[in-house]
Amino acid sequence: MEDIESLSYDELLNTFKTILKANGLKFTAQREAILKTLYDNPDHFTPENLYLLVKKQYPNLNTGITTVYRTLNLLEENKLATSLSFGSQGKKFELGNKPHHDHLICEICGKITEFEDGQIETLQHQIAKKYNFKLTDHLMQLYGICKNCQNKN
Amino acid sequence: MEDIESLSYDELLNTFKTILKANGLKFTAQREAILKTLYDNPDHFTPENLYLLVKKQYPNLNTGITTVYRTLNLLEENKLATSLSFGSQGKKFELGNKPHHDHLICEICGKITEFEDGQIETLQHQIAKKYNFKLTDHLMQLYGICKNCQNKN
DNA sequence: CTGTGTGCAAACATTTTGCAAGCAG
DNA sequence: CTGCTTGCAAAATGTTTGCACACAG
Repeated sequence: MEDIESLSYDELLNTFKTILKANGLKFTAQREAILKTLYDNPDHFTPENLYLLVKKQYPNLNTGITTVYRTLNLLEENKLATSLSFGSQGKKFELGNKPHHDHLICEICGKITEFEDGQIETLQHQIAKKYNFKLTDHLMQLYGICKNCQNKN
Repeated sequence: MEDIESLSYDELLNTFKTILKANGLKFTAQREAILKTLYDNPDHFTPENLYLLVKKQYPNLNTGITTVYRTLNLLEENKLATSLSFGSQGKKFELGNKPHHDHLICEICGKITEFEDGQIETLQHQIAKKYNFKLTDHLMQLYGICKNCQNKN
């Protein structure tokens, strides 16, 4: 499996089209709108948020939330997007066109900061090996209070 | 805040009673049944699973799933239990009477293996510092295929 | 006794599915 | 044309809340 790293929108779009074709699926205006919206906004979206934003940016497309869910699942299945689970509830998605990274999450404002750390990745592999686990993926989330929210008190 | 580490059931029960008293709450048979069931079974439970097990182990108590949810939330608020979020949906709880640890999760059988790694904890603190984050908690989950499931193929 | 706790049913929130019509290939 | 895709409404999950009765303190 090759890594998908820092793709341009065109490359991303082509990858998506290739995947669709390979699975006998169709390239539709809604699917493109969702992909483009994810690409243009580097935030992490809940399906609901993304749905609202797509509706705002493509008002004449009348996209349903059902389609947003279906498309996010499709992207995730094909490793073009990743979802994060949260403590309380819900899920947030991000495009998988960036190198692997983990997340710092502010418990007050909900802001997500991304970071990368090679040493941690190395340790994770060592741990997996120790337990005879064949590692496929991992999730690391650090919870805390971001600089901004610390200053507000 | 003092750590709650490897408590015996009696210690755990006392901690729970103290918390209840401190908040003007009452010690009930259902709350004890839920705590005991969590203690006796070192697994990670979804509220639903736990509900079924409590019903089985205390058939004459007629515990409702509502109470299981309420008690789990109560335990979590008071740091006597912790919840893990999962990729797809749902949440699993574990008693917080063990030293801090992270989780290896088998994507095939769903089995959760616990591990501890001091080096990773150290790195996490360094990262938080770098981003001016005041760390309150963290979550690390490694996904993969456990030894058992690897052998089945 | 007082007020918290309980189970039940209903309400909610989130995600998935069935269906008839629309549209990509 | 064929059959995948869509939006809608309904269903399915998972979790929370309102209420009247039960019971701990």
